[in-house]
Amino acid sequence: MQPATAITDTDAAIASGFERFYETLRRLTPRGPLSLTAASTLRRLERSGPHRLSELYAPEGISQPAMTQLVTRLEKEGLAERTDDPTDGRAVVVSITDAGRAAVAHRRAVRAAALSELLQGLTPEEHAAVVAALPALEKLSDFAAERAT
Amino acid sequence: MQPATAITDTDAAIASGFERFYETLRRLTPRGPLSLTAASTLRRLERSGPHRLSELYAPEGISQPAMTQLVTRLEKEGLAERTDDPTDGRAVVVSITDAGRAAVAHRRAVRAAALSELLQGLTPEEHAAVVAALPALEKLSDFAAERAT
DNA sequence: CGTCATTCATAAGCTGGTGATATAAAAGGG
DNA sequence: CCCTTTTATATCACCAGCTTATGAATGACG
Repeated sequence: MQPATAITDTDAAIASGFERFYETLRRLTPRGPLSLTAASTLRRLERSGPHRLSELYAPEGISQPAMTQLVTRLEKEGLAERTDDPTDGRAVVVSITDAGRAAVAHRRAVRAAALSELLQGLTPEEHAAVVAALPALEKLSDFAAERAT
Repeated sequence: MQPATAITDTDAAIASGFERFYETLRRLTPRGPLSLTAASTLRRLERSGPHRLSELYAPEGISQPAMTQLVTRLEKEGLAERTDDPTDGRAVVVSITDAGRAAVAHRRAVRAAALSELLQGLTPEEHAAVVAALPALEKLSDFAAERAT
């Protein structure tokens, strides 16, 4: 009996390639003051505005106490801030600060520079192939984000 | 004054796309018994055979004591094993066990299944674009690996 | 062989996560 | 209107996996 979703050889090759590429990306921004989750959360706040704490922890894949602590840390470093929700006394609204935006931008620039260096080793054809695949990769990210809802 | 490596708009777009896609991949294999580094190390042992401990920690981006501890954990779980190097009494040779190979295979299968599901949402053209970009991604990984030497 | 280098292990401490539980506000039924 | 239940966040105790500093054992070599 086949599993519900049979995996083709092509898809297996994609998975294998992505597996290695993931490790490459992981090491491309070696060590900063921000954890992976911290950076990801800041990017989310930058990208889609303030959120309640309860809307943050699930999509980031961590528990609610972990997000409470993360926000506390970010607040202590001046990268994010807590605000009371006037319509709900229990809730807390988290938003990114200017310093937070700057931190995200810096991290992004460092990674882009390292990546750019690698990209220079590609032939024009390979470079074009990467560019051509970008919309598909974005679409995959969209799917994954939806599914997490 | 321009930085040594000026970054084109295209490369910035690639970096931006990769940034998001990285997060997608990160959440695609949610929670296993293996840490990211543990899984990566096992894959390395599987892919390129036994290694001395000192050859492992740098490419994995962790300190030597961290690798000692990681190998101890992997050994305790039966996924890897230590052997004495007959030619050097100080050295330790680490190799993957059958159980380790099975763990890697399982993890790979889980990720491949999740990814395959996402891939089904792509049009044939998008799917082909991803496949076409794979060699370039692999080359980027090779570059990054070299640079770490 | 005595000294220095290399290889791995150990120790102590930090960061970022977990589950269980506390606190406080909102919601809702009788 | 209470009283109970649910929801939103915080706190607590604990653990995994990393760090730096250091130790122990073997190898290399003048």
